[in-house]
Amino acid sequence: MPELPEVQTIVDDLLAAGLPGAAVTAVAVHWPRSVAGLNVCEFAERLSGRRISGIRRRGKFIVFDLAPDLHLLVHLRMSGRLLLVAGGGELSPHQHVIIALDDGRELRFHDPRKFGRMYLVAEAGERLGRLGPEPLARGFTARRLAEGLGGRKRSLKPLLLDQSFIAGLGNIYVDEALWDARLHPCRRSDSLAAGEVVALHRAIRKVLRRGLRNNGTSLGAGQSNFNSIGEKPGSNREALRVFRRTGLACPRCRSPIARIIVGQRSTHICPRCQTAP
DNA sequence: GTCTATGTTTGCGG
DNA sequence: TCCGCAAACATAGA
Repeated sequence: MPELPEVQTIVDDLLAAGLPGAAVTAVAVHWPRSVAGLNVCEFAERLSGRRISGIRRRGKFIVFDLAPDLHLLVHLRMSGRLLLVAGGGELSPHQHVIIALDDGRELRFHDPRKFGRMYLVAEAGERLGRLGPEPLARGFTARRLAEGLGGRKRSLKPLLLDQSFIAGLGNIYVDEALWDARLHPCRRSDSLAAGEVVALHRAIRKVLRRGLRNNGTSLGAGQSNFNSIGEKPGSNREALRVFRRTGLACPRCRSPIARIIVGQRSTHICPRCQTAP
């Protein structure tokens, strides 16, 4: 579900809620597979007593630093949410992991589809090392993107969704970026002219920054829809140009937006602005 | 009942 | 090795 802007919104909200500094007092796991690599007891034992020293994002992972040498990584996948609530409240059906804190609050992992995962690692690089560059980092230049694209022979869309190529993009922001750069999702990565790479680089950063400004994209009111902590929705849906706008007018040329399937994923394009290779 | 879904991983065949 | 494709995970909503 959540991509870079949604995950960053959650991280920002956790920071604003004053979570760093709190210590874990108790852990309950109601769906063991939400915890990867460890059994429930090991997970609870290793987490209990640890203090949260920092919270950050890497790709689509939320990283809780538990000083000095432990990290809780949370990947929300399709339907995961984090909730920060007053302790002792009743447990609703999809809340699979409850982390009680010494300030009286509870961090709860809510995940109807159960695809999300929590990882507890000593070395953050164990999980994060395979991720590609952060698209909003200073070091992510058009030149670096050009080198990456040129070294591969894949279709643009599946390549941009590949987290080892670039970290944090998902179906929404890839469709939006390709539309903005006027590139068809099936274009081969090594076929782009220099100007097209610059346009793509600019488009990726533009759509992500806009998503961030709008606190992420919330698509509906359902249980698996994105909401930040405290059920707070984002407003970026209004800013989407093509994603889930099949049949509506392209904001640039007024042609109807089309929905096609690329790399097994639903894909939205303007057939006139984004011509097939 | 049918179709779709903001994600990732694995296994297969070219 | 690289690439594309299908399936698996599990559930809700239209």
